[in-house]
Amino acid sequence: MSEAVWRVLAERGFGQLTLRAVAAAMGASTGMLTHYFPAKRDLVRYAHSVAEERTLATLYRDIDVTGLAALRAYLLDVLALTPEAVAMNRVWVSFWDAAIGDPELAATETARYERWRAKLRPHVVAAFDKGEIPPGRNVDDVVASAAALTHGLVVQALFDPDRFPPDRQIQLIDDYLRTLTCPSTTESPT
Amino acid sequence: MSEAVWRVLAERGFGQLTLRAVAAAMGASTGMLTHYFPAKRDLVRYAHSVAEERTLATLYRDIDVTGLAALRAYLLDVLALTPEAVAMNRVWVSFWDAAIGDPELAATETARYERWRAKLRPHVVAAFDKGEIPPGRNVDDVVASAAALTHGLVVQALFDPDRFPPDRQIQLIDDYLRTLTCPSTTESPT
DNA sequence: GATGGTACATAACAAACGTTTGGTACGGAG
DNA sequence: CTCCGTACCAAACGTTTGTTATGTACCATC
Repeated sequence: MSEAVWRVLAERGFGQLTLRAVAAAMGASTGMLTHYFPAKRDLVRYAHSVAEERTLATLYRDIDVTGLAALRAYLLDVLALTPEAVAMNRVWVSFWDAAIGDPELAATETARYERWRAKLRPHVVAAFDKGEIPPGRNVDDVVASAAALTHGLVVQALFDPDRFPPDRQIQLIDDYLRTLTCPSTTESPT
Repeated sequence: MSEAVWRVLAERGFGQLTLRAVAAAMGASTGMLTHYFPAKRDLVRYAHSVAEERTLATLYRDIDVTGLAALRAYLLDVLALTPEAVAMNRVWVSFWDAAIGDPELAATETARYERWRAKLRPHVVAAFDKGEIPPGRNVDDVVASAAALTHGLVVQALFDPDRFPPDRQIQLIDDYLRTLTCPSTTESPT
């Protein structure tokens, strides 16, 4: 079931997630689907949970580093570095569109972002504690900008994989993390 | 015509852009639309050009600053700072979804990204020349990461406007620009 | 004034969608 | 054995979609 939903999701995205497509993907009838999902909305919700589960499965692995290195590891997990990660990101971008028009889905996406930032946050805190990031910046701002840079990179990589191959995506993340390590200067040089 | 298309686009997004919706928005019939747009694809293309035109209208204003300040001004133009900018960004996010499933639209989005980065690039170059950004970093990488941070911020602001009010979005951009001004340090402090 | 192309409206079309209905198979409870 | 709820299938329904067909004003040209 979840496998069929994911296949449709990966191939056609949230906007094209249709009862018949899912039914066909699992060799069943639309009647069976309505048996489990009284309304389309329920199928969409389930599809969202499937996507989230898959995301967490690849994301919530344990990591033996701390601070900036841990932040780096988690950001890299989100990037479009493998075909599977590309499919994953395509699904989530398509979900953005669906969520924009549906307040309920929008709320779940808001919550998903909060969870993601909450997951990144302790490692940013650790980076501050270890002195990897010099004091002076707000923790939540660093978290938000790290998330922003990563997702912005994902979108660009999705539309221009040639210009944003895996190694460049990683390098751009590393460049960003390196800038975090230098002291915040309010005044400009000279 | 372009006004009606834009209204539908802003209200329902690219995925819900329908012949009848556009026809209703301009008080005409679907027959008239097919007269000008033989196929749906043509209407979508036109809608894309309408969106791009609107984007450029707000973006291609002249600026009396150079270097980092100019980069800042252009990035701020993209952010979801006003209701109009929010609508604009919602349209583009919905276009991402449409483009992911359509190679032709994907190509136009790739090109649009290239144009955006090309527009930002000279100001990054100027920032290097003025010494606002210390040497050592690749110009195109700075451009790409600036674009990434901005769009990543846009998406987060779209789904969490309370947590990302205009002043915080601006502040996050300013924080990022400030980190550009400090020398790239390969080694970590102690 | 006849002719023909442009600019629409009206209406119908097939396809795809979510949903509903009627029915079948089956397995445990009484 | 009977009964009944669960688990499905096949088919149809009404709606919405893009598309097409037919008809009609209008305006310019000859």
